[in-house]
Amino acid sequence: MPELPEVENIAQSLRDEIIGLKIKDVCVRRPNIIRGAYMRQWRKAADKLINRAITAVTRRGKRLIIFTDSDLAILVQFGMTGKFLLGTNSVPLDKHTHFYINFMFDRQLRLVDPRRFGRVWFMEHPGQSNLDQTMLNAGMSKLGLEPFGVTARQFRQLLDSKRVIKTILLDQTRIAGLGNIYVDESLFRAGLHPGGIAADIEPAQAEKLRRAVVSVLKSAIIHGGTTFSDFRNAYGEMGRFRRRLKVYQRQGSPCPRCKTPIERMVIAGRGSHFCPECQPKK
DNA sequence: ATTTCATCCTGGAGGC
DNA sequence: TGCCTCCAGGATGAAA
Repeated sequence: MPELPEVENIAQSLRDEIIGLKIKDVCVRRPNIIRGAYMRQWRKAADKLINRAITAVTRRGKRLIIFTDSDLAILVQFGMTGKFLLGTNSVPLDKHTHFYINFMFDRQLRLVDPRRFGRVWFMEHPGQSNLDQTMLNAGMSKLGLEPFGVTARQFRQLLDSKRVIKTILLDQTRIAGLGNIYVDESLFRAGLHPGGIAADIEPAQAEKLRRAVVSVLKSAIIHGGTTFSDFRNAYGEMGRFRRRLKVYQRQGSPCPRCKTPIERMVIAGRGSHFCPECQPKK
């Protein structure tokens, strides 16, 4: 499930591999993954992209944006199981490849996504790698704060709510990039129960949580993200952060801090993992 | 306006 | 062994 660290890793590897490459063809094998203005006319977008070159690859929240020297950018949301794989066009396509770009030198970038929650947008963009304008023009939900730039004050405002803390951290329109794994890990590091009410969190605890979010994400980026089953970077490699997880999917195992067995329960509609001792209910 | 809820999907796990 | 059912998980759009 690509969250911010996984998407950042994908972006970094794509930057090394496809910037400057000229597009030979773009093909959508499952049209219903396309959203936005080109939803029912992806071929039109493809025609605009042919013979254009990749100029930049960026990330915003969990979204990946590939800029070109045409007026179209390609925006990808990976959903649960989506991944980009780099290779050559001589390898046969499997049934889960729903979209691919052929480059010069027979290089090929494939979107492989068994569960098909991933989505692709072709979007007009006014300038090279102009993120804000791109987002404004897009027919898609607006994204919240980028975690690394959040100030202590902004974060406290984020928590000024009667909603469950986990719900807020997962809400992409408030803060963009966190998914189930990194929310659970951040809450553990901050010593907060995932089911607590956000507004009840003391300012000092809120600041601890903000720092936990940043450090968990940064650490996960450095370690190549987390692979449970599906995630791979563009080279097909697994993330190395899994063994550094302290609570996620570790129910029954001893808490790394106090040895109490980690518990799992459904909070905010998601499987939630926490130490009942280090993360007390109130 | 804000928040909750069903829906989309398939591979893998577990039951029998 | 094999068939069946159940379920995770993120984002969306409808409903409350």
